[in-house]
Amino acid sequence: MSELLLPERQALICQRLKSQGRVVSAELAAELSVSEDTIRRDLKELAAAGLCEKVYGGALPPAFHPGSLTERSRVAPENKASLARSAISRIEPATVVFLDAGSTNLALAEALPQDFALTAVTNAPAIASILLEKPAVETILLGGIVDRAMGGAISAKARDDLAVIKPDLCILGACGIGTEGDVRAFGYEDAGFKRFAASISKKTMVVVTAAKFEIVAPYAVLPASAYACLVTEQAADRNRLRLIAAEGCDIVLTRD
Amino acid sequence: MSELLLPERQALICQRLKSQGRVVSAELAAELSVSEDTIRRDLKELAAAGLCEKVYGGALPPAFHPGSLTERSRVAPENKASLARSAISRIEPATVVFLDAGSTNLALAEALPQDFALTAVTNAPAIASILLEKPAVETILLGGIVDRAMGGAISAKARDDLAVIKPDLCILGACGIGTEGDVRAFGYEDAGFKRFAASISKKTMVVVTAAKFEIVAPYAVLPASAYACLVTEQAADRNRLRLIAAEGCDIVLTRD
DNA sequence: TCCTCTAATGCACGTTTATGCGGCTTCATA
DNA sequence: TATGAAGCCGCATAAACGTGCATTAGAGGA
Repeated sequence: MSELLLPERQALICQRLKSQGRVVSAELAAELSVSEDTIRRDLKELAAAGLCEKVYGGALPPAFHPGSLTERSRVAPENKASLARSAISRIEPATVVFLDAGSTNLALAEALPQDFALTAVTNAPAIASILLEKPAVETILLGGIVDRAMGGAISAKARDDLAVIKPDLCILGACGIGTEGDVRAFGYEDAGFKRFAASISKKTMVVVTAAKFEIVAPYAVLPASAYACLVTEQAADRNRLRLIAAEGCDIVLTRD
Repeated sequence: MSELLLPERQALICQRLKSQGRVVSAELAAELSVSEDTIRRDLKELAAAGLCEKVYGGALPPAFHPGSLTERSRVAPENKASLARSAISRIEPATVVFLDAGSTNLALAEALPQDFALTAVTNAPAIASILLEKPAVETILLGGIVDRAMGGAISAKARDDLAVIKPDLCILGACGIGTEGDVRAFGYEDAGFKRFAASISKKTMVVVTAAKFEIVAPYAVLPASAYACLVTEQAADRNRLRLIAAEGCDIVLTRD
């Protein structure tokens, strides 16, 4: 490899940080045939610019702090990440997917591999801004007044925007799961929006933590018969799952 | 190889920049059998014209370090925060404000006091998701395909969404400021969108760091006469500021 | 034709920058 | 707490940079 100009080298380091999630000074030094001091200097500069975070032996991508839904997403992040991985395994690449506002879908967006090709439609700014970091994802935003509690646009405007699209898959978060496996929501408007999104999509997938089975939410969104796939955790109530499966719904449980 | 005339040589350098993504002074000098000084002079001229970016040892194509919006928001954050505070002091509370996609506007959103009442219209998901944390702000999102480089929606859809609103104030970020104080952008579409936003707003404010005065961006957005207020730093070029002030533009400098 | 003027180039100079190395300190881990 | 690895600081050096000046080539006018 020919010698790299300084900014090229630093760009390469940034790129590797993004793709591999970490860099080791010694490896980079050997690979780029420069001294470790030089790499350390690079990392120092990048860190000063906020583009990485130095650690002993190398560097990591900068800490994530966009704020917003992230408060809710701090609740059981481990569970949600593993849930997200399971859900992603059921997504056909290169399809059009609607991502509802919600912390599980936020985790899903975060967990998307860098090379996962997708057209993502969302009404949640926090989800959109994470999707922008995924090079293979085309992001379409639904406009309108943004509901603060929901973290997404659920107005008539958003519905109109969505009406011209027919997603292959609608991924819904649920505020709670009813006794008959029905998806329920806390907000009336929100419930209506979710129902509409599901109705125009070819297929609907519901992703929820086990805890959602214990929560009673007032507004009905969808009966168990109306969604094709439920992704949840091992800890979820088995009786309820049987009930849902009996409606012809595909149940996916996280491995761990 | 026959001797090349100056414009031919510079054209060749540009071409090589495009095809190879980089040039090294020493290599070019040897190849074209001219001295390195000559090559350096060429690169200096090209850089002044915004056709390349000089680095130690050679040059790279322009706009080499755009990065995503969240990445850009990490460079010089304290400057941007102080800039944001100055800009906020010029915003009338309880008005309708359009916030363009850009890292300075992201900082502005972050710096908004919790009790600052505002209706904010934005095309950038990252900005919207920060605004959701501000209880006194009503957020309206513009939809459409989101441009990854820009970090915001700039499609015809976003323009249509914006067309039904008449903001009291349009706050623009600039990719660069031209020699006559004109706002310039890196993207053609983006420039058009910014121009449209300014044209339908009652008043336009431009917020830029001092560094933007040194950057040459290809597409014109607005001449100095078309915006009412420029917020920038003490370090900005005074001659240029005088020129802009002469157009009847209000200049606001950061305190620190 | 000859002269002058200007722009382009190359060269010599001092200055700045990037890099590597040695010595010493700090850190992680067993 | 002991130990090897990583980090930091200062220095040395070579390469790249910028500037001023001399040389050259070509254009245009007398």
